[in-house]
Amino acid sequence: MRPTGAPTLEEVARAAGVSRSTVSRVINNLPGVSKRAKVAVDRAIAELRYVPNQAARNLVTRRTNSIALVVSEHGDRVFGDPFFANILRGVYAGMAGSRRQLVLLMDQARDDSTLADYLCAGHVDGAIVVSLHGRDPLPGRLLDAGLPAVLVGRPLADVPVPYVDSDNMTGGLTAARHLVAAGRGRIATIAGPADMAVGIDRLVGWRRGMDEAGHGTDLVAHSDFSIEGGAAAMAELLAAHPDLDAVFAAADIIAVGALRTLAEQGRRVPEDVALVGFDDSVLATTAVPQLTTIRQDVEELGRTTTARLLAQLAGEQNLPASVLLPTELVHRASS
Amino acid sequence: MRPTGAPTLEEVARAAGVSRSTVSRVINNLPGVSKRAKVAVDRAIAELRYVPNQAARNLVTRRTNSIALVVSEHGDRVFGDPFFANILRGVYAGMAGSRRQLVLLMDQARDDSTLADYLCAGHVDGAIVVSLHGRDPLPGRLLDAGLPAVLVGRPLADVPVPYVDSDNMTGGLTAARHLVAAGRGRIATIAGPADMAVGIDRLVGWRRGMDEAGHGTDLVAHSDFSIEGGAAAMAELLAAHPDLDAVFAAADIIAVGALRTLAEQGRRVPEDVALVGFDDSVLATTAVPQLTTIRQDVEELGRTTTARLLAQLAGEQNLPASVLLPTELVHRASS
DNA sequence: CTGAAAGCGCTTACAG
DNA sequence: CTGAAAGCGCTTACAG
Repeated sequence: MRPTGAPTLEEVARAAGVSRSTVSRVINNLPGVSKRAKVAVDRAIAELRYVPNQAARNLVTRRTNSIALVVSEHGDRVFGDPFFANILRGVYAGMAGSRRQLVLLMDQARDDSTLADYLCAGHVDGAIVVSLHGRDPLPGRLLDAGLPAVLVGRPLADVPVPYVDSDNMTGGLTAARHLVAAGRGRIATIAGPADMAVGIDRLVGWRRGMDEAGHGTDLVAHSDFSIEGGAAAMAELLAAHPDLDAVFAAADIIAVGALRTLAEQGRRVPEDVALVGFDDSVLATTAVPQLTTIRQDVEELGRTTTARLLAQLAGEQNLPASVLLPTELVHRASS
Repeated sequence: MRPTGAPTLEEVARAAGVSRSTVSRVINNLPGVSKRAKVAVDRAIAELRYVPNQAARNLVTRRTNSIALVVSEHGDRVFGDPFFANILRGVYAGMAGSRRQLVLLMDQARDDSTLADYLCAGHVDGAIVVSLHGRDPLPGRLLDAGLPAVLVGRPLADVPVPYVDSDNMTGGLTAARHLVAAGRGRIATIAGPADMAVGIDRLVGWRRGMDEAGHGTDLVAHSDFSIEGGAAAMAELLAAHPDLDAVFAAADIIAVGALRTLAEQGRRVPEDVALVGFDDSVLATTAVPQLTTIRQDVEELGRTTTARLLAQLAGEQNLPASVLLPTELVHRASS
């Protein structure tokens, strides 16, 4: 709803006593404009408070100067978990100075096909896709349409779309080794959703750690990324394996739920059961006891993904197909 | 970066054997199209996978079908606090079905003047502005430019821009009355930032509660919305008033910080010091002990604000200048 | 260094 | 019910 009567290029040109072409050159910082003309145009722009009409610009340049952040998530996890907020922070930091705007899209508002159509309809120059579940066809559609896209998190489907992820496998392995080194013998895990790479990769790392120590890998429960889910999974594990003495929870929020169940059932942490989370979110330090956890730098994840996309939009060559960011163990009171 | 070679209206018209006008009418669901023509056009659209070019549309209609969510915040509070996430959730819920897109803008990326220019340059049809500090000139600028805008949270400056807010004053009053009713005699408050209405209004409510009970109103410290800030403010209060026996913290996150300091100094909650937070965020139930708090429905805040803006954009008349949403006391273990 | 002109892909009176 | 035409506000060869 552009206020009618807003000044146009035409009016600036008239006020400056030059042609539209010259005004356009000044605005876009193109070479070949005399100092006199530039001064006159700058003055006219300031006087009229002229701002270029984006729609007209987009139409002719075929660029929108905006990128989409697609959160492929229907429910409330997006907002309940600090993960998303940190991604957003990183994306925003990564865009600083790029003069682009961020368009936020979530699945809940549109069905999958509409979402893909929308993205491919020239609304945005590129897309960052977060929190992909299962074998979502979206990346493939974007690829087909030639829309530059980078994923946050490894996709399950085998599509050649670049992604940036934390090294979840190594994170799970590190957690497992830590618990083994602490002398624990019956080590369980509460894995994340089985339909997301983040759930699978951390589980795989834990399994490898169990294997290399000669431990069994049967103490496994799954949970979504919620306190309630973690609490239920913990109850499930305790019922099936009352002798367990350690748990690797695939997220801090899951660990907080596990903590609740452990307390209810009179198990002391870490004396009876050692607990390791994942994320090093604010929950890790507000929990009692504070959580040993695998730190991932989620903000950096967002920043790196954005940088990767912007580099691609800038036409840089030889960009990496994917990037894995390191994770690290943070030792606190829960183990 | 619209893929070149994407089909245009022109091509659809040719394929369907009709004029561009007719195709446009079908796409926009305008009356006065024969069934035959409509069928032919629909088929052509499906075959060519045609999607209208937004830029061209925006240019001629002077509407963008997008609204801006402006987070007037430079630092990290936006992302550290669940508040913002819940606002976002509400805004998104409020936009469902409106076929508009959400453009996210934060101050950090642009200086104030650029931000206002941007908003007034016809990029968006309207704006939702969150987390305004002090006497930010932004609302006034938007008003001058005629850009429909609704604020989340009462602005400090006296500008006639509509806003939606929680009833913070009553919330503070309720907290104060609760502590008085609990028999506390030396009741302090850790107020929020003095440059935000949210900080001021909750403090005013607390003061009124103290006044009506005949208590003093001198036990006041200020804090930003962070754990560290809350911890420091609590330490400050204890140093100045070692005899205090109750605290109303203007946010759960502040209360969590206060809790930390109280524990460090050996004060038991609620036995020695009763504590009431504000928000009823996830922190209230993960804290130990769980926090008595004043609940505000932040998601509803976002939803109502969005609905208000959309109603305005739809041309509805007699809309309320502002809306206050109710708050309520949630009694838990900390008081 | 500068300007006249074409064109980006739509919508919208207008005439039929 | 339908189409020819003008126009939204820019950018970009092209010619000078």
